[in-house]
Amino acid sequence: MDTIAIKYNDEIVDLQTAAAKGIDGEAIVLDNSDAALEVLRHSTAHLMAQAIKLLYPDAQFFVGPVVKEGFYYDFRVSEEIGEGDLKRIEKQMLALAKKKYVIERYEISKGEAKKKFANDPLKLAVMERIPDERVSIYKQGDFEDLCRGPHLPSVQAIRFFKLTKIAGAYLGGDSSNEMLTRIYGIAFADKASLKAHLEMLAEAEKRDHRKIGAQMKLFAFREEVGAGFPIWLPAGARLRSRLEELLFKAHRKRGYEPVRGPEMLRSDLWKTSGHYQNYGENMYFTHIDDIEFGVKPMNCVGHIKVYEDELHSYRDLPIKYFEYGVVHRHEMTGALHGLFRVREFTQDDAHIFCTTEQIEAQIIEVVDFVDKIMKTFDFDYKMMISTKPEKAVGSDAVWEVSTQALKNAMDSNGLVYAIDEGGGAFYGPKIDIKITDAIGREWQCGTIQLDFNLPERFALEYNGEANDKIQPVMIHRAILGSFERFIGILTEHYAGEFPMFIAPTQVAIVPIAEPHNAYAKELADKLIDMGADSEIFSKNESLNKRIRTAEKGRVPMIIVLGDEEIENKTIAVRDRRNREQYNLSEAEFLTMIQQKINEVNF
RNA sequence: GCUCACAUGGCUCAGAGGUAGAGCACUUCCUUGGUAAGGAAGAGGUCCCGGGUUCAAUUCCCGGUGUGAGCUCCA
Repeated sequence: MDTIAIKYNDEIVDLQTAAAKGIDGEAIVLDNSDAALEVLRHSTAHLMAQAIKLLYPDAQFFVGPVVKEGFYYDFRVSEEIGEGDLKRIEKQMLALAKKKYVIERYEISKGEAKKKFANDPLKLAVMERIPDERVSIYKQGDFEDLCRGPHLPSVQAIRFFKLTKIAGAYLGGDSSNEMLTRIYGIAFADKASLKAHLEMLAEAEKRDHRKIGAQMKLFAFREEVGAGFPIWLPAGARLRSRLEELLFKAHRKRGYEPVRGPEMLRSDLWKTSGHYQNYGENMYFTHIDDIEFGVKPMNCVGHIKVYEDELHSYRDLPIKYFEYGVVHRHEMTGALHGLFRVREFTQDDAHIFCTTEQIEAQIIEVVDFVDKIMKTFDFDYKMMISTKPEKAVGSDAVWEVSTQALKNAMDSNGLVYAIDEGGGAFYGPKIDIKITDAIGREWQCGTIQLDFNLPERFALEYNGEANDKIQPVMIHRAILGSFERFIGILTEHYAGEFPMFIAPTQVAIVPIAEPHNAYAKELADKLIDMGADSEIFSKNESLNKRIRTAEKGRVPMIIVLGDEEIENKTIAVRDRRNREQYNLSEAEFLTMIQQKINEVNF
């Protein structure tokens, strides 16, 4: 395989630059490694720009970076470009690639560059952001672009790409600026990888929880209800309460106490907590008589009030309160998206009040809790520590101490994590849990946040050994994040094929004819007694039709009951996953269901 | 919040400046069927809301609401 760039001091340097500067390093060949793809995709973005320039001569280009999902280029054109034009641009790109243009690089001073691009305001805008005195220009054929690189040696290697999306994007991501046209694309080193990626995108579309949610009647949104307010349909509510029950037990086992705070609290409390000042724009307020109330966007304040209800001794710590806390947040309309982003949602929220010495053990315990749950659902996950954001309460010193405490807990237990600078919540640093679903997408769910600020603001305390007043540390944590979002993710993860322990309906019972209905009902009752939901398909429809309906409803197990079964007290089981059929005695069947339901506990 | 697009029975969608259709679902009847769609009949829509243009608007225009894609934001 040909070398396309080198690695020098951990940086990717293209061959053009390496030759100009006379440096050498480890070879990067054209494969699907991160480094190779970065170069390839960057050059593909340029090739796209070259093609666009040919097709739309008045196009002016802004920036065309490589991003996680491929690359894009922002540009300005007078003509309307639509989804249908992407094919045309792709064709032009392939034609250009066939010409095997060598990609040349040269440097000029910024002054010269400004002259060169004098009638290209977008390029001038790009230069405004570059601090360097000298800038590099890349040239392929008669197309030139201001660019930092790195690039391929030639456009020839660009073959397996696809333009995926066209959209508007604000210049510089600032909505007060003009909107440019943005085309997204993806490129790979070989055909199979491109194909696999495109199949993944198609699969993701098929798994869209909004679609499956409607098919399986899990939840719905209605215009008259309002944007961002989901309504839970019976099947969805069953699934959700299964999750809630499992999680309830898991919390109790770990020493958490269920508590409940009010939906809205007086604004004074939100001023004390800092939410009023830092989060107020996302909160809903109302008045009762003359007093202003804020609908809770988080559950911490309620839990703090529970904590304050009695005096605490160091002997009581850690104290762990949990609540399926319903919160309301004013999200921007454009951000709303199925169950993933709503305005009312329920967090599996908990707050741990502990001593400084207990922090590490508590963090580890929570991380272990997360591990257990995510493994149960077959999610891989990564952890990330987020540090102080721009808008924050509390002194730098406190932030430093608490951030360090998180790192220590992770380090001393050999846990791997990444750092997200400035990504913390306004009241403390956090560990985010990012899970990877069945088709490789990452989602942010759980979060563990360390908080020295709220205990300070509310002057929380406990009695120490010497009968002195000590301020506890507060750990906020959610594992699923929110039921809404998590169920949305689960739906896409399983493509609606929920495992038995979480499925809205565990068993579909199909009696062959009228006389078999009584046995069906008898079985359904036995199932309920052991905590399994079933649905009897006894409508006046053909047997085939009812089996088909059950299948389409994604019920994990279908049983058919007729004369034979009643006579022998057996069950004809049809496993939806592999469409296999087999017979069991009633006792065997019930034991099997019992096992499948009980095999999970966090 | 911004840009663009879309909005027709419960669902998926056709359709035209002269007040509407299909399939699925639903109801009733026939059929009592052994593992992915049996048959017949029927009911159901202020064509998202408000304003404007027009003799006439669900259809064209404006505003709102909702949905989608993207920016931004995030559980």
